[in-house]
Amino acid sequence: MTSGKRAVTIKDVSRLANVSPATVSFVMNNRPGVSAKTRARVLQIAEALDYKPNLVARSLVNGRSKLIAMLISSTRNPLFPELADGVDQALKAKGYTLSIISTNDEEQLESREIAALRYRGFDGVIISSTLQNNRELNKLVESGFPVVSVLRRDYSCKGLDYIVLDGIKGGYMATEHLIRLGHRRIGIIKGPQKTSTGLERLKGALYAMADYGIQIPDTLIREGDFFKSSGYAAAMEMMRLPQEERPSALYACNDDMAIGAFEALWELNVRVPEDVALIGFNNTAVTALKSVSISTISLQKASMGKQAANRLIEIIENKKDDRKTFRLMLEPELIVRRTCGFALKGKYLVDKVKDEDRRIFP
Amino acid sequence: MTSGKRAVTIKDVSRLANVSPATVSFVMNNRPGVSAKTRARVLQIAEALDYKPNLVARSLVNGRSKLIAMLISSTRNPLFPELADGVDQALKAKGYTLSIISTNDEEQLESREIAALRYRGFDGVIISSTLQNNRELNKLVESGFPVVSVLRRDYSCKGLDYIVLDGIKGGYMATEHLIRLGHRRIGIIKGPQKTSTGLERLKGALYAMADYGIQIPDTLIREGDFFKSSGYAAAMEMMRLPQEERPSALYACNDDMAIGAFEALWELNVRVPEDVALIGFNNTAVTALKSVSISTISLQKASMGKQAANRLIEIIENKKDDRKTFRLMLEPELIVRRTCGFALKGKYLVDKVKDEDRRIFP
DNA sequence: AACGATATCTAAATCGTTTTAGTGATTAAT
DNA sequence: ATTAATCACTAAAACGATTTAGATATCGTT
Repeated sequence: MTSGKRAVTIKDVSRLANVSPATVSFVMNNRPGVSAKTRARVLQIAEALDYKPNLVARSLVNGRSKLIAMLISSTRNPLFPELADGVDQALKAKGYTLSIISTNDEEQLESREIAALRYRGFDGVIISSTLQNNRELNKLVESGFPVVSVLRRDYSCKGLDYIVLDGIKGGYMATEHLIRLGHRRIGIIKGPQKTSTGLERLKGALYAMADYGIQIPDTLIREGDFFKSSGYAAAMEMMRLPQEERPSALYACNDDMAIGAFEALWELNVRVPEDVALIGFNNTAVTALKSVSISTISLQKASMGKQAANRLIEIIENKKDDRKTFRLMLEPELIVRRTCGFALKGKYLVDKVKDEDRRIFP
Repeated sequence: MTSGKRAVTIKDVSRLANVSPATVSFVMNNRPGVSAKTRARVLQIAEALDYKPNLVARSLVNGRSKLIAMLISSTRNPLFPELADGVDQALKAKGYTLSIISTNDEEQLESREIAALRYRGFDGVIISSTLQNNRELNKLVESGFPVVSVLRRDYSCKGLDYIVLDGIKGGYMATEHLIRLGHRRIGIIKGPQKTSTGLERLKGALYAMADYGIQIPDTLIREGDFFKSSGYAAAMEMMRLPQEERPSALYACNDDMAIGAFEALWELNVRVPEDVALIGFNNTAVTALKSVSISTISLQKASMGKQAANRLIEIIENKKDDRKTFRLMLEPELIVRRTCGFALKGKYLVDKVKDEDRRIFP
C-alpha cells in the first residue's frame, strides 16, 4: 500500500486466531476441512480486524482476478459508453468487475494497452476500439488470452471472437433509403478507414450507389474521425461547393458526425430535410430527441454488449484450448426520423426502379 | 494466465541469458550495476522472447501498479464520461492508466467497490460517484489510501480531498436568472438527495427564491434521479397541474433531466421558452446543439478532472503522512441559451429590485 | 605484491495469498 | 485390539517479480 497504515494480512488473522495461514485461507474461501468452532473463531477475528484478502496476491497465485478490461476508443463518443453499459451489467451479474480503458484510436496507445493487458492481471478483455493489423492483438489472441471483440473487428486476426453489426448492410440501407427518396447527389462523411466500421459503412453505401447506377464524385466523399467536429467540417466543405456540385443529402457514418453536419447546415441556414436530407449511424440517444430527430441506423447495443460479456466469461470459465472461434453478425435496422424527409415526401420516389434492376443486398 | 500458452517469466530470460533473475530485473528497470555487455544480451533475449514483466507480481512486491481507478455513477450520464476524459488525459501524461468503474449510484455496490479498491492493487482512486455517509469511504480515507473526490463529496468524510463545483452558487444563479426574467412560479426538478450535488443545487435555488421573497409550493418541487426519464416524468406531472398552479419556468438540477423535461414539454405542445422557460445544469455537450440550445450552468469539467488527477498523483508520489487536506471549490458559470427566453425578452424584467433588497450570494 | 576500492553479479528473503502433501489425532470397522 | 479411514490442521512450496546483503572478480595505487 502506498502510504498510511499497513493493511491487515492473513498472517495477522492467523496469529490472533492461533491457526496457520492455510486455515484462514480455507475459511475465507468457504472450503471444507475446518471445524465449525475454528471456522467461527477465524471469521470473528477477520471481521474484527476488517481483514480483506489482498486480491493482487490472490491473483498472482491462482491467475484469477475477476477483473475484466474493456478497451473503448473514447468516452466522448456516446456509442462506447452505451455499449459498455450492457457489458457492465452482464459482468456484474456474474460477479466480475469491469474496467474501462480508452485508447482514443491512437495506434500506439492501443498497442501498448493491449500488450499490457495480459500482465495486468485481467481475466479477459472486451475490445471495441479495434483497429486493423494490430500485431499486439494478434499475439494476445494467439497466446490464448480470452478476448472478445465487439462492434469492430480486426480482419487480420484469425482466431478472434467477435460480435459485430453488419456494417455493409447498414450502410447500404441508409444510402438506399436516401436514393429511394429521390436523391442522386449524396455526400458521404466516412469514418476512419483504419476501423472495420469505417470501412464497411462506406462500402455498403458504395454498393447501393452502384446498384442504383449512381456515380459519386470524389468531392462528395470526405473522411472524418467519428467526432462531431469532423462532421461539421466535412459538411461545411461540401456545402461550399458550386451550387450544382452540392449534395442534396448527407450520409454520415456515425451519429456524432451527423450531428456535426446538422450544426453546419443550421449555421448555413440550409433547411433539413427540405434542402438537404441527413442520415446518421448508431442510433445514439441524442438522435432520438424530438428537437433533433436524426434518421439513423440502429444496432442492438445492449444485446451486443451482453452477448460479448457472456461469451467472454464462457471462455474464461471453460478453459478448453480447442475452442471454436465465435462470430456473430447482427442485423442493422433503419430508423426513419425527421432529417431524411421521408415524412415530407410520404413515399419513395423511385419505386419505379424494378427490383431486378438492382442487386438485392447482399 | 487463464489458459493458453504459459507466459514468459523473468526466469526464462535469466536462464537463456545465463544470469540471475536479479540481473534481469536490474536491466528491465534501467538500474546501474550491470555491464554494458550483459545488459545488451539480456535485452536482446528479452526482446526475442517478447518478455514483459508481470505487473501483478511487481505490484505485490513494491506496492505500485501505475493503475488508478475512477468510480463514476454511470456511463449513461454524459457528465461522467466528460469528467473522466479530463482525468484520463492528465493521468496518461504521467504514465498512469485509468480504469473506469461504474456504481450506478447504488449504495451497496458503491461500498463494495470502494472496499475492494485497496486490495485490487490500484495506486489511488478518484471518486465522482460519491454518496453520503459512506462508512467504507471513511475507512478508506482514514487508512491513508490516496483518494480524491471530484464533482461530488461526502460531507461526513473528514480528511477527504475534493474538487467540487459551488453547487449552491450554481443553483442560485440558475434560479435568479429565471426570477429576473420575471418568473414567479418556478418548478424545480431536484436530484437525488443522497448526493452532494443534488442537495446543493436545490439549496441554492431555495436561497434565491427566499431572497426574492418567492414562496414555492410543494407541488413544484419533484425529485428525479439525474436520468432523462425522471425529468420527463417530473415535467409531465407539473404540467398536468391545474392551469393556475403550473410553473412558468423549470429548473432541472442536471441537463439530462432538463432534456427529459424538454421532451415532455414538446409532447405537450408547450412552447419553450414562450410558454415555459427551462434551464439545466452541467453544460453537457447536447445542450449546446443549435436545435436544442438549453440554458444551463457550466462547470470547468476538463480543469476539474485534470486537477483531481494531478492532486492524486501528488499524494501517491510524495507519500507524507502529514498531508493537508486539499479542497477546492470552483466557480459555476451561467450559460444563457434559447430555452430560458432571455433573447426573447432582451433584458431582465426585475431590474427594479434594488440589489440591497436581496441577499447577495453567498 | 598487497591492499583497498570499485564494478559486476547472485542467493535468498520478501510481498500476501493458495495449494499440496503430510502429520497427528480421532473415529470406525473388523 | 489392531488396522483403516476420516478429520482437523499445518509446513512449505509455489506464483513472478524486487531488493538487500554479500560474494567474486577486476582494477588502481602504493
